[in-house]
Amino acid sequence: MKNFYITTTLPYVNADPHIGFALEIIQADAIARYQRLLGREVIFNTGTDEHGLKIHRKAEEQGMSTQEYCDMYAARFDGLKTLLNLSYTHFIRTTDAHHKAAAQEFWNRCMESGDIYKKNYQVKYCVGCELEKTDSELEDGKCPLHPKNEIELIDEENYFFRFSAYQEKLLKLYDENPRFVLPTHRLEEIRNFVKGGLQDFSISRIKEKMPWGVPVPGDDDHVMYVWFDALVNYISTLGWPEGEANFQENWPGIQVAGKDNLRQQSAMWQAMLMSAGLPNSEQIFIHGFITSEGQKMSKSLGNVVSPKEIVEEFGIDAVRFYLLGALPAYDDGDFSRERFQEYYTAHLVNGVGNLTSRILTMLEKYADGKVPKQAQDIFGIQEFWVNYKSNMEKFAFDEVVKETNTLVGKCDGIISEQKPWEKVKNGEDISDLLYQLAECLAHIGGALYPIIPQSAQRILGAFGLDAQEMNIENIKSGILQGGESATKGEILFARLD
RNA sequence: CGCGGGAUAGAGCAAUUGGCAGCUCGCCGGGCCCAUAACCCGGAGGUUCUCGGUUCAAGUCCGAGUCCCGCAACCA
Repeated sequence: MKNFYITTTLPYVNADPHIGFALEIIQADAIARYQRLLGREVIFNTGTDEHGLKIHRKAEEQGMSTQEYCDMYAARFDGLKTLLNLSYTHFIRTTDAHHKAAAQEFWNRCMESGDIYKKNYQVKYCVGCELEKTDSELEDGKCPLHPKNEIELIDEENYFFRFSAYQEKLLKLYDENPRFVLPTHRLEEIRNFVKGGLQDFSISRIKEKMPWGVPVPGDDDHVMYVWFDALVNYISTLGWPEGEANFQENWPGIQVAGKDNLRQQSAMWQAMLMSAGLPNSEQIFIHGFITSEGQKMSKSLGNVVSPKEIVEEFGIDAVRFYLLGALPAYDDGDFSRERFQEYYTAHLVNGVGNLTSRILTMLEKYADGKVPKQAQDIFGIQEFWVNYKSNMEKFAFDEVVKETNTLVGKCDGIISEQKPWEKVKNGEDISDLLYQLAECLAHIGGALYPIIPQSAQRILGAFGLDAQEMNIENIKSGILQGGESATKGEILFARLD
């Protein structure tokens, strides 16, 4: 069986990790962990995109060599692994020697296909900024920072990629794979874009003006434009082109990206793959953006949410739980402190956390800290997993969390209804109920593992179970055998002040 | 008529093929004492953006309009 391969986009190292990227990589992590629970071997890739003019300039500003600058940022991004408790297996940097060689090989293949050619290209240049400008950076055809200066048009020769040749092929790809891009409205969006006609895009820059890039094979005067080299990371990280066997075992994979990346991932990169004679990606999942207190995040508004700060304040799992559960998986969502605290208290403290205490305490008090003998499931556990899996396959993390919360509520409801404490006083046997509750809690622990790994492991650990050894492929009631000792540990989720 | 998304309770969101407008949080009242002042039950709160149409029946379908948010290409 082919390995499961998932990758994030590579963040550009011109700023510290953004909460939006934290969302993306946590989503990918949840999927990766879920697939491991299914028993699959998982390749999970992330890394850093390190070429381009902006980075070169930024390094200059800070008085560092470009490589030093990149090293510093790459380390900072790799630090997310610990900060967010991520399980990625590959971390690629586009300045890695192997990646650069792969990008050059990719270029050669596209060249052989006849899809790369040289063309005159007019760069719009603002003398005030001494920078190239794109149309969307201009207001009324002028640089907003230097409106008095006319924009100069500078002719230069660039290499172009024959994107226009791939319109029909891309449309066919979308038609044949109705779930190629999720959510489906994003597929519609890209389909419309492609239908509207494609223009070839520039894939190189003059080295003299922009030295920080992968050299174009056979032309010392040019370096690759960052996009072209960065996209190749999805396969260079797998060892392409050398490790053909390894590559075949892993490619194609699932790519997680933000909505700003829809075109690059689901059209440009796909056309590039076709040109190089390689299989297309398996699926692209597009997530939305996070607003801050209802507004677009921006440095000037001072409302940028730092993943580091909120993790330090609330803990990893609280942050993961909010990002995956409280934000709509397919659309933009809002981060607000108030809502964050509300959500945390309602579902983690009062929900899962409190239920765990209730059940474990009852096992201690009424069953000598031992799971009673097996009894028939009363919580619809099998059906729960069916929904769980179907939601995970659709990246509907919010639904996954909602279903899990509902199961927690069911347990609370049954406890209130059955009043085990009363039955004990009356000398009735409650061991069946205690087993059912313990069993259900163990399933809740398994279900939450991809979402909040640490806390979920603590739930499972109370019964001596280990998430690493769990397999949910054919899971049904009965993962507790009866007789396990159940130990109530520390409180799972501390109440906020 | 550039493309796409959206407008439903105070907030955030749901409503298979048209079929009693629901969920979470918050608010009010009651219950319980296993639990992290947690949990359970009940209640208040809606002209589903507007106008018109189709239908026994419209949040859902059709037409017109208003308002919000992205994107509009080589910006990583």
